[in-house]
Amino acid sequence: MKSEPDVYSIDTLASERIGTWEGVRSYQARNHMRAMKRGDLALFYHSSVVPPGVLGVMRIHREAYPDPTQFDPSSPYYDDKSSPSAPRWDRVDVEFVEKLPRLVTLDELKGDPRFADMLVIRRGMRLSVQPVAASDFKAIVASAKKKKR
DNA sequence: GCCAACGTTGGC
DNA sequence: GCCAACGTTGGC
Repeated sequence: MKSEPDVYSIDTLASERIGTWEGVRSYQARNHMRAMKRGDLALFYHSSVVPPGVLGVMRIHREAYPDPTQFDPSSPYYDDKSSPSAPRWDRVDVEFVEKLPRLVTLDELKGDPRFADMLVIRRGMRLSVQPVAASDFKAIVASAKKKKR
């Protein structure tokens, strides 16, 4: 799950402990959120920074429910085609698990053949919420916990 | 700031 | 329903 740290960062989530993942306005990303179950783990990816990459782990705390920002005309995430009777967009709540000891950069993922099939490599982080194979998830976290290569 | 990828929109 | 035009996004 990607976020621009200027908007919402792993440190903010660490201080809140429970955060909410709102503002997703892509059907594919929304559908991935709807597939999440409480207790599922997720990687926190920082985008639009140099370098981009993964630097945290969180757990789904509350499964998808309507994102209230879609009904708020003063919100940047307002959607005038949505309504409370027919909500279009969802959010999930997430619980902080850990900040990784170092950033695992996008470059590093691109350079490791084990990750060649990851969506983030194949399609980029344009898809802001995307599924990650358990084996990739574990390998990324393990890599962060080893000393820098 | 630029560009490529790609999702969305609207005219037909 | 098709598809060209357009807008948005993320990486560089």
